[in-house]
Order: sequence, then structure tokens, then C-alpha cells
Amino acid sequence: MDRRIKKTQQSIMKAFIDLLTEKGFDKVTINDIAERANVNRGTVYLHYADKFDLLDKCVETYVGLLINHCADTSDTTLNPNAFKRMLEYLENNFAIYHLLLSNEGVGFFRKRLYATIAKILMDVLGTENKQLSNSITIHFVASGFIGVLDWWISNSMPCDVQEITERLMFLLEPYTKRLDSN
Amino acid sequence: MDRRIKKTQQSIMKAFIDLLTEKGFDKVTINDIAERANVNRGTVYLHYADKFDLLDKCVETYVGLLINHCADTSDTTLNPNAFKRMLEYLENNFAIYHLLLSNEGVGFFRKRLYATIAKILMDVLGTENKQLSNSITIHFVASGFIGVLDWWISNSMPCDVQEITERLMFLLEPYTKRLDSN
DNA sequence: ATAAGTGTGTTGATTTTTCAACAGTTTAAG
DNA sequence: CTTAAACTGTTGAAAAATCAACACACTTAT
Repeated sequence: MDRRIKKTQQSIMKAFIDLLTEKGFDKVTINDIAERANVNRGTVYLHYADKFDLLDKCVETYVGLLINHCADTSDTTLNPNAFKRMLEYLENNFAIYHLLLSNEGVGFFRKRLYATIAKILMDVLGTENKQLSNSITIHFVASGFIGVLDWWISNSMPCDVQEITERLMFLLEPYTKRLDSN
Repeated sequence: MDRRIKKTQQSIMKAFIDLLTEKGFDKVTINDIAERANVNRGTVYLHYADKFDLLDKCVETYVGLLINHCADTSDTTLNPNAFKRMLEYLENNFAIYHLLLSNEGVGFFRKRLYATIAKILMDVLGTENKQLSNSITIHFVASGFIGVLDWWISNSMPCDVQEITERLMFLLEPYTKRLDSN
């Protein structure tokens, strides 16, 4: 990707997230964003259709970053190290994810994170196993997982990464087994 | 000036100063600078002829910033507040000016600062008074002034702004009088 | 009601940056 | 010495960002 595009998109997203924190979605204008990002207003429209599209792309980016931080290893099984990396990343970028999980995210974030995690679980299962029981398990596990993340972030990380990782592993253990053996 | 130009030049200069601090002038390559500034190598050559030109332009910029920080008021007489602002700016940007005053500046900085200060002193005198005695006084005062700045920065600011301002005012007092009355 | 002000989204001409390719020079190592 | 690798500086075509201008919708205060 062209270096200019990357730089422009990064500064627009950064500006948008900052303004979201300061004023809230409704009060942020495209003018604000362009000014803060030190970019022409037209340039914003060159990349994003409108404010909602920008929020959507931001969410996509941050979900991607979160997921990538536990996908370094080629290990597809749900292992503690992957969780730990993800939670540490979450901890280090607390402000942003707290914002996106709140109503400021307008539901976009939760929806996309849910879809992404469900897809990963399906991929782990492989294409053959499309039984109803597995579908239900996937949605149950995805919801439970996100619910715990949400609780942890929304309550300002009331316990440390190590502890929440262990609790998650414990909770997921029976289901990972059930998923592995189709 | 086009917004892109400003952004590009700023990031190139920032990258250059940082690399100068880390590696020294000789070891910094144009590739380094472009990479650090997140800019195409060709773009560097679009703005600067070579490394020396870049250093020169940097020096010009930083001398300008230093001078501007005591030129807010329309008061052309040498007043304590102007000195104080300048010294405070110097204090807040210690690392950069320490670097530029050292051999890393390759003499460019001292030369240009000298020329700038001498010119200001001449302007204060006006165009009519071009007597030899005034010329000599100007060079004496400019040298003395820069010498004190250099000492202060090179020794890591061994006294506070207030004190050095007072000492400077005291030292300059007889000469400002001599200059004012042609 | 209307006028002034602010935000939205689009357009086209212009400028800047990028990229890849090139030839020439310097540096370092076998 | 010579070969490989890295750095320098330049070029031209292509892509992106800028700017000014436009029409339109919306608030809000006189």
C-alpha cells in the first residue's frame, strides 16, 4: 500500500479516536477530524464515505490488531500464551478498547469482534463439521468469551492478565475439547 | 505553504536530528533519514540537495525558532523579558540546541546564530550609523552573548534562567546604552 | 420568516509524493 | 585485486493529497 495512504489513514483514525474520547460521536464533525489529523477535508472523503463508515473502518482495524496479537504462532488450538498476548495488548491499549466497547462504539465493535471470533472458531473446526450442535457451541463460546473481555475492560481491569487468562482457560476447557473432537 | 510540504519537511528534520543524536553526522545516511521520516528517499532530494544542505536548513529553522521566541513584542530594546523567553525556550529544547552547538552542528549553527544576532543589533542601530566603533561593538556584544549561551548549554545549564538573565542584562547594560546613542 | 453561520458531500485543476529503474561512487570483505 | 553490497543522486510516469468552489441541508437567533 502506498506510504501516503497509510500515513493519512493512521492520522485520521488517531484524530477520530481522540475526538471520540473528548466529545462523543455525535459532536465530532468531519471538519474537526480533518483539522486534528492535519489533512484536507476532501482527503477524509477520499477514504471514508462518512462518519459511520470511518467508525466502521476504525473498528475493523482495531479488531484486526487485537486478533493479530494472538495469532503469531501457527498453533490453532486455544492456548494460554495466545490469550495472554491478547489480554496484554488489551491492557496496553485500554483507553481505545474501553471507548470502542462503550456506547461510543455504537455496537459496531462488539458485532465485528463477535463475527471475527465466531469465524475463527469455525475455521478451527474445519469445513466438514457443520452440525447444529457445533454451531450452538460456537455462539455460546464466542458470547461467553466476549462477555468476559467486556466485563474486564468495562470494570477497568479488576484483576491482572495472568489471573484472567487462567480463568478463561478453565472456562473454555470443556468446550475446546468438545470442538476438537467434532 | 502546502500542508504536505510542511509535514514532510518537519518529519525529515525530526528524523535527521534524532539520527544525529544517535549516530553522529558522518554515519547518518539519506536512506536512514528517509526510512525514519517515513518518506520516500526521492522526497528527501526533492527538498534538500544533500546532507549538508539538510543540516544547513535545520540550523536555519532552529535559529529562527530561537530568535522568534524573543521577538513577540515590538519592543526593539534589549529587555529582560525577551531574554527570559529565549532562555526558557532554550531550556525546554536543551537536547536539540546542545547537539547543534556541539561539533555535530559542524559550525553551521554558531555561524548562523552569530550572523542573525549581529544583524539584529545592526537593525536596532538603524541604517545611518555605520561607524567603525559601532561595528566593533556589535561584534564584541554578539560574540559575548553567544559565548554565554554556549557556556550555559554546554555545561548543562548550571544556573537557572532567572539568574543567567540577570547576569546577561548586567553585562550588556553599558553596551546597549552605547549603541542606542549612536 | 429569514438571514447568518456551520456542516456535508462532490468536483476538477494543480501540486506533491511515490515508486521503480538507472548509472555512478564508496565501502567492506574474501 | 575484485566482487558484492550499500549509498548517492536523477529521471519520468503514476498515484495521492491539496485547494477552492459549488450546491445543499441544518441549526439558531433576530
